[in-house]
Amino acid sequence: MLVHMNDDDRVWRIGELAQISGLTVRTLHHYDQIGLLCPSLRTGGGHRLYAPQDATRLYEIVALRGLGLQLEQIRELLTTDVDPRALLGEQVRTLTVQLKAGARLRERLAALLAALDTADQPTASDLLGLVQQTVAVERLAAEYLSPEQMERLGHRRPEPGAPAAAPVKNELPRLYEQALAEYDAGTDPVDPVVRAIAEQIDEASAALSGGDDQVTGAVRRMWAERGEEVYPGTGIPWAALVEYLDRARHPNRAHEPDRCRTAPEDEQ
Amino acid sequence: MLVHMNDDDRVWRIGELAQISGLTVRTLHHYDQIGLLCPSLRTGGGHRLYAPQDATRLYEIVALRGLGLQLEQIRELLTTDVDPRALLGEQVRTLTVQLKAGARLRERLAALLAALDTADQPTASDLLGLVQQTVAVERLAAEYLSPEQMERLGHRRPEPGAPAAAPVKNELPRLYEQALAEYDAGTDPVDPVVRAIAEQIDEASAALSGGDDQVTGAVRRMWAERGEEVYPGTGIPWAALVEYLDRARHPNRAHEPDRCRTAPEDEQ
DNA sequence: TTGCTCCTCACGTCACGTGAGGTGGC
DNA sequence: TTGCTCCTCACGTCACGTGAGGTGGC
Repeated sequence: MLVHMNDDDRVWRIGELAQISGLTVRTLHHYDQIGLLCPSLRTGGGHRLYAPQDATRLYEIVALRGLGLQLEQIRELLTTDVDPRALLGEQVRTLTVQLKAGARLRERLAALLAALDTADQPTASDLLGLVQQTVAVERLAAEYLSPEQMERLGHRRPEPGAPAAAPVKNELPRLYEQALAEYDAGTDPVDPVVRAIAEQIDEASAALSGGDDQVTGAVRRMWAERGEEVYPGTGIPWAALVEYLDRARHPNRAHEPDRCRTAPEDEQ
Repeated sequence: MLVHMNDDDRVWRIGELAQISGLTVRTLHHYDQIGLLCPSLRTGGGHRLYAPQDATRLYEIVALRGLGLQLEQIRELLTTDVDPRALLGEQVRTLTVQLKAGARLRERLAALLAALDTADQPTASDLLGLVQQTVAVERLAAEYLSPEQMERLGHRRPEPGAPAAAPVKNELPRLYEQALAEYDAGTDPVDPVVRAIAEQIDEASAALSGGDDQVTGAVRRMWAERGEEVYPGTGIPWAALVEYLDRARHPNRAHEPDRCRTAPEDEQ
């Protein structure tokens, strides 16, 4: 007996449905197992048969999965009548938080990579030293700068001409080492060599601080007063070094160590 | 007998170390279990005792974990002498891919949310319809536009004045519905009402296409020729509707349906 | 009858969270 | 001695991947 078969009678075996949907058989097994998509039919031998409405539901599931929803959320959306706006809104919020964290992390990684490039054959302990330094500097900077200033330091726009992806390579450690060498050698601060170093330090600082004098000043005080915390045990005479560089910049000025701050007050 | 205890002899019980490191006891158990951080000592009763070098290693682990490294990668970095640049470089690449995908997803979600807001009490099937429409339009647009044009459509900069976070609300479906109503009612295309609709459609299209005439033209052809694929079964006479709107824009021009394309050729 | 597809367990993933049931240390 | 801390299993998470061992269907 020949029966008319229209499209509504069409069924698919699990392998066929997997093929046309681009999923794996295991995935369809899984959806059956958790009750998300149970085929309407089975053969006598227990083989799954998917009817058209099953295929439709599968495509809905795939579409919603493409929005980053969890299978449990998809099930709810397809069975109860929750407001999809609530779900998507929550999804956007979660995603936004993740994206921000990811972007920050990528910046840190890029900065570390650039700093590692100054070493010839960087090791894990070079990396660890840099991470520790970064953490120490950030903690200290948070004491000396307002949250807004921190924000500006972190989200500095690249110069129009500069390649956007390449992070600013931090030259400051190398420059401070050069300055220390001159200081130890007893070179006069008005010596052109020292003045050149001071100038380069100012340029690098300005690049980092976005040219904000408030920030530059606060950062200088930070190094003078608490540089030891960032490089503990190195015995670098930070206060003297900063003053030495100040003398290189302004040969005629009196140089009292200034102790007043424009940054937020200490809290203990 | 009093023994001199210097810092090198200091040991911590697991709870103490957890407290000062901000981790949980379970986490330290886990690190011990997988051999990432095994305490140097145990009491007679089997309680873990962490020596200073253990604490140091823990802080290294925490620092590296903060870079998004997996525990297995951290172990390698701390035990073998792999180049940290390779690891961080790979990390940056992975992260970049994820961030791109995440940003695209967030845009899609935001666009869907905005479109859902046009409905009063949107349901899951409203959402599914929109998703299906979006997919259909994107597939079709990929046929009519070059990859560069697609890119520009996707990464359009917001207007200087507009709020950056809010996605452009797509007005086009509503406008086309109005146009269809006038068309069905037999309104003359030179009627000011129809001309106003056509103008608004042009403005909305320009906003979407970034004012690129090539893109606007390709998109118009797309709707005229294949609009049916995006709204299957609605019976909207797309070709006639697009021509009707063209007559509203240019009352004096002859209007042959044009079939030439500037977009990439079809492939079958 | 021979392949090929399908079936049902069941373990593994990653970094822990969360008990359960029992013992050590001040 | 009483709490508190610590111990060792062991299951659960999320969405499947990857076999193992066996049977159905053209």
